[in-house]
Amino acid sequence: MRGRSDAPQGEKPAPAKERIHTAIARQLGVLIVSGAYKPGDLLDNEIASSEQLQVSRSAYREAMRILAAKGLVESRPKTGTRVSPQSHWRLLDPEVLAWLFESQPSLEFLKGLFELRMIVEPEAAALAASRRTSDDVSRMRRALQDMERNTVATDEGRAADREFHDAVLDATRNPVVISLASGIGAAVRWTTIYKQRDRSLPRDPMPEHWKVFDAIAMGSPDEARIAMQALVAQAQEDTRLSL
Amino acid sequence: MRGRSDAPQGEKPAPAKERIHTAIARQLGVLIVSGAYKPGDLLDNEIASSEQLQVSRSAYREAMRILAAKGLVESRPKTGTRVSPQSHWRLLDPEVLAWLFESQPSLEFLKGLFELRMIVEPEAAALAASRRTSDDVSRMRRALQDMERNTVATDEGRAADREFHDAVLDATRNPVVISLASGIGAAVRWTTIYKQRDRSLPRDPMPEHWKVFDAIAMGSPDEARIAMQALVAQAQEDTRLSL
DNA sequence: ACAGCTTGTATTACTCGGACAAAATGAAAT
DNA sequence: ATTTCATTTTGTCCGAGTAATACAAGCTGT
Repeated sequence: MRGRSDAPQGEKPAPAKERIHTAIARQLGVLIVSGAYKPGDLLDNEIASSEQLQVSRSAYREAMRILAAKGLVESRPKTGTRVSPQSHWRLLDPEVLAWLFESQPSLEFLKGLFELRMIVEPEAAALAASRRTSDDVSRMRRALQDMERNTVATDEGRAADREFHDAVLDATRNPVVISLASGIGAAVRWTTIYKQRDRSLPRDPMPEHWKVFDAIAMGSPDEARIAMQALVAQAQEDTRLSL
Repeated sequence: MRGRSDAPQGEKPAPAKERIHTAIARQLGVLIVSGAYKPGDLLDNEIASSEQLQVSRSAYREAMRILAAKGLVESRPKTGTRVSPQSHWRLLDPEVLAWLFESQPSLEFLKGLFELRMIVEPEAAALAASRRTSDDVSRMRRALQDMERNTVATDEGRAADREFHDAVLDATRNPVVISLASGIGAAVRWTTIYKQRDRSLPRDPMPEHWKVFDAIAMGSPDEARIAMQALVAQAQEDTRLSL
């Protein structure tokens, strides 16, 4: 190790062009989670695959390490690289989630995703209500105001939406719950876009959001839980309608 | 792609020796999650690091891809590779979890882990109670019988314990919840070992397990939820006492 | 003199190609 | 049935060159 940053806290300055290993991982990742490659399927060997994809073996191997780290494939000498059973996939990993949404995800999966949000987020809101600091409250208020000003029809509005959900999870002060934020955030992002697709923007999501905010700000776990249940239920319903 | 396996369903034949990239990822992963390397810290460049670790640059780079895939580090040209903020870590990834438990995890983290189990598993049990098939029930019964026969003092008993929890999550028929099984299973494994460490094995966990089983077998979601709450609470309490 | 833009330079990860080693399967020989 | 051996595949290593980017220096217009 060489250095230690002194709390840079700055913004991420650059979008950064996609690297080859990332691109290969994404391409194959999409093929796997979309079902084009099925669990148990054997991939071509490294030489053949890297030639087909027009990349070096090193880049292809790094892509394999990424997919393996996310539980999508498993490699062994002589046997080759096989697609792992779905139960091994890290479905809440933000990148896996992004790959899933890159090709219409199955209804079964969408249902499952909302079912988990319905389990986790209300309890998270309840925890947040009992542990939030005034900083948390300010952050949530700011997020909702941004969301209100821009509406969820804009990128800024959707970012504010995610920021609100992140702030709630952060306020739980539970590192494990917080680590789910990136996954849940991705889910929020994609399903919001879905809802937006068919023009008839459904209901105004702001009232439900403010109810959650009020309950958390007031420090009422039970009310926060109920309000968040209503919020997720509405999102679920709107997403269901747009399909 | 080349072939498609015909449902091999066989056991995993080999333990497989740890590869170098895996070993490096684990070593650095442990250093990161244990706090030896802190978020924002800059790692040495690839050349220096791979030389210090006595491995090739390729192997080191593949290790970096693994760590990056799990959200532990982020690499960019010119800037180098830095440890990511904790909120980016995939804390429920089974490997990350294993790395955490390789060096005494913080109390804060253990609390968070049980808090999440307390949120997810009772609801999962409730879902399982309303969706389980007779096959699920048989599987759970077999697991509990194995657990009873071997006790949690043995590896076989602990494996049966995990098998039971897996069976419950599988019975939810929710792919996202099921994908949490490997993480929760790892948590069950490690905390069970923890409890075992101090000789005085605390309470007999079987009665609570059978209550969960009965409720699920009977198809009573509410009872299953409550029984699972009690089960996790007991595990939490026993773990707390042994620390 | 100064703010803003452009250019240059050095550092770093990224990509490539080729070679050999090690693991594991399945067949052959005992 | 057991052991031996050959083959396939991933694993590991090395060395070279490319591309992205932070930072400093220079330029430009006011």
